[in-house]
Amino acid sequence: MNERADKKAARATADQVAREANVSRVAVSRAFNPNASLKPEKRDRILQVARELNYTPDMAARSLVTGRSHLVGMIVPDVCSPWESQEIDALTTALQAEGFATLLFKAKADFSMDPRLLTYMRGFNPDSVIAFTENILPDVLCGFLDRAVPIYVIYDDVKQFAGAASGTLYDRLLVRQKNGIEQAVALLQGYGARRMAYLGGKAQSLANAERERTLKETLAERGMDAPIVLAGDYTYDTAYQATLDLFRIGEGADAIFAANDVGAFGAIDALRHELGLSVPEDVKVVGFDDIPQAHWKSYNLTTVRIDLEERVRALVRLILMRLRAPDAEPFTETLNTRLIVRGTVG
Amino acid sequence: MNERADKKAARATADQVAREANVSRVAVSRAFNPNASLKPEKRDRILQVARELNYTPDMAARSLVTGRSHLVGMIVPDVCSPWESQEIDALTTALQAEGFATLLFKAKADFSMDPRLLTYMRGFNPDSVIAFTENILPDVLCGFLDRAVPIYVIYDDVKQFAGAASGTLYDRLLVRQKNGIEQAVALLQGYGARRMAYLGGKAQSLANAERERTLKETLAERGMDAPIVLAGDYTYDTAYQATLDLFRIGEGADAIFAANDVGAFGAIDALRHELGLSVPEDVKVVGFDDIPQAHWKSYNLTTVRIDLEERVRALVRLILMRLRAPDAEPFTETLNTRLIVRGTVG
DNA sequence: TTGTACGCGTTATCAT
DNA sequence: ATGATAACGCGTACAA
Repeated sequence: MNERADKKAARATADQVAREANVSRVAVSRAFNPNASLKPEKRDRILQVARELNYTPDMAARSLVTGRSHLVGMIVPDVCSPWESQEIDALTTALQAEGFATLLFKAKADFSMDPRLLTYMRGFNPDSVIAFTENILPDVLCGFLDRAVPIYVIYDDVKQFAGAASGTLYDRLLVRQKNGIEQAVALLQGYGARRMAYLGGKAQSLANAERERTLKETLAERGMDAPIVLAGDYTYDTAYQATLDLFRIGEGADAIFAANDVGAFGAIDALRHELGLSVPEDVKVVGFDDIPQAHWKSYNLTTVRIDLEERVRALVRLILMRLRAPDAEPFTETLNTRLIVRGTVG
Repeated sequence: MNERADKKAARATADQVAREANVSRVAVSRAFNPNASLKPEKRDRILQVARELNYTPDMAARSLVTGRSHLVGMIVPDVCSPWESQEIDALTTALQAEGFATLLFKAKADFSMDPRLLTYMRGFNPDSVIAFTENILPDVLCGFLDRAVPIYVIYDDVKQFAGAASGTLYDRLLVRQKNGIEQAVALLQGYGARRMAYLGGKAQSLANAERERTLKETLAERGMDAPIVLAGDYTYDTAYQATLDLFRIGEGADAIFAANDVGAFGAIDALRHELGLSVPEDVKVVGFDDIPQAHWKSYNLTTVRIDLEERVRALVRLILMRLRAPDAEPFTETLNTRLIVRGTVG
């Protein structure tokens, strides 16, 4: 047991490094802080000794005195969803490169979050928080934040969170869904679609509400009938069943616009494998997100793309800008969408 | 600006709560520590004041003195993979319930990890670390850990990491892949498969190596020919191409055993949509993992299941046991696999 | 460029 | 059950 304890690298403190290198403890601190002034040769010696002693500055102690945790909180309702897992992946990679670690919290399935959990998160003092969960309003979230300014994704109609107290500070990623939706509708119209169904996402989801609203608006502008709206929740199974119901109980449709790609997959499978209909000949299908699975041959989905790389860059920019200017007015980054044409419309 | 600053909930310290509640700072600390002794009435008053002042104990300060960060590090090569995102999701949920937050780190695609990143992680002083990345050996990882004892997933042949210094302490989750693989082979054999191909995962992956080894062993035991081995990397696209090559350049096969479900999807799509072959009539396909997509109608995949819930429970058990007994001998939890029969063999 | 002294917010120790 | 005091490991103002 002792044998193992010996082998285990003991944590060295700055004091030990200082003693070993014959310098003051402050010098050690400076050696690890690039902008501090220190004779280069001395710094090198210190870093050398630090390596030998297996020393790493303690983030907790550092955080205590600097007020910066180097932690970015992410509140996620469902890590498994392909879109979110992609985003978490890319964001974590990007933040890692900037010296931040990702602190992951899971919200409940209905997009709400236990106040106890928020309180808990607060204790970690994250430098920034990204809420993938859309029904914790900024005011509420800010009540659980100290220095962190949260980032919210908003959509074409900028008035979202209008109910929020005006004094609440949060930064915004504006996603212009209109572009992509308009292109999709034009394509569907061009291929003769007349009776369209909208296969919704989670009712509480703002993204979903805005997609539905924008779709209706676009159809109206182009002189088309309002869509049949099917309740959904972004899952394959619900989409599958809703599609069956649409054709068995309802009057069917000649095009389905799904709130997300996974829902579109459910619709396609229901059409092809249970209703005996062809896609795109009998029914055209469009998705939203352009997740990697969208190009899989079984689906080959025509879909509205949100550019992930661009999105992540924008989020990282927001975080860095805010940390540099904690009291600045709200920042906004904008993101476009566009249609990716594959094989489910035509 | 001041207006906003006022609205922003200022962080209260234990001292402020103590003053407001007319108690000592120590009492406040005790009020938040359930096993500390404190007159209930007094505790209630303190908690009440704390709520009014929006006070939350600072984890960094707490961690500094207790030596426990309440952070669990997860080193992941690819958050997007359906299996891993599922596992991260479930694990985060379970750990949250136990009072731990998830600290996510992304390893490189080749399953290796930058020493700088490991050093960085070390600074956060995680209470435990789960390495989904299989080619950082325990010795190496432990060199970057202080109190945390890492958890490794090992497979049927327990001799893995034999090269690791024997003194290194790490806990093990033993996954018995043999059961599921044996059932799959029996089913394939029963349906007349004779020439089998193994569609591999990442070459560096231990899970993959062991799946291949166990498959070969099982085929030999049952008097069947050794499988044709196709190089893969767990992705759809590579699996798709490898399957095309197998039938166009190679001699084909009457059954494909894929190292993971996503690879099986790629194989199925190549067979059906490009080679004009039927699954399961012409070629039978088996996957591994049983991710949610496996039951989608387009695939309806017969696959070897690893029970996620059970797996997560085992991991959480390992973490808690180790924290309770930091110096105990290595712990091992065991997990079985079993075949889920759907429509791609028959 | 370097070192001294202090403080960050909390819990552990040891009194009472 | 409660309170005073000393840590925990680090960064930073200030003086040299």
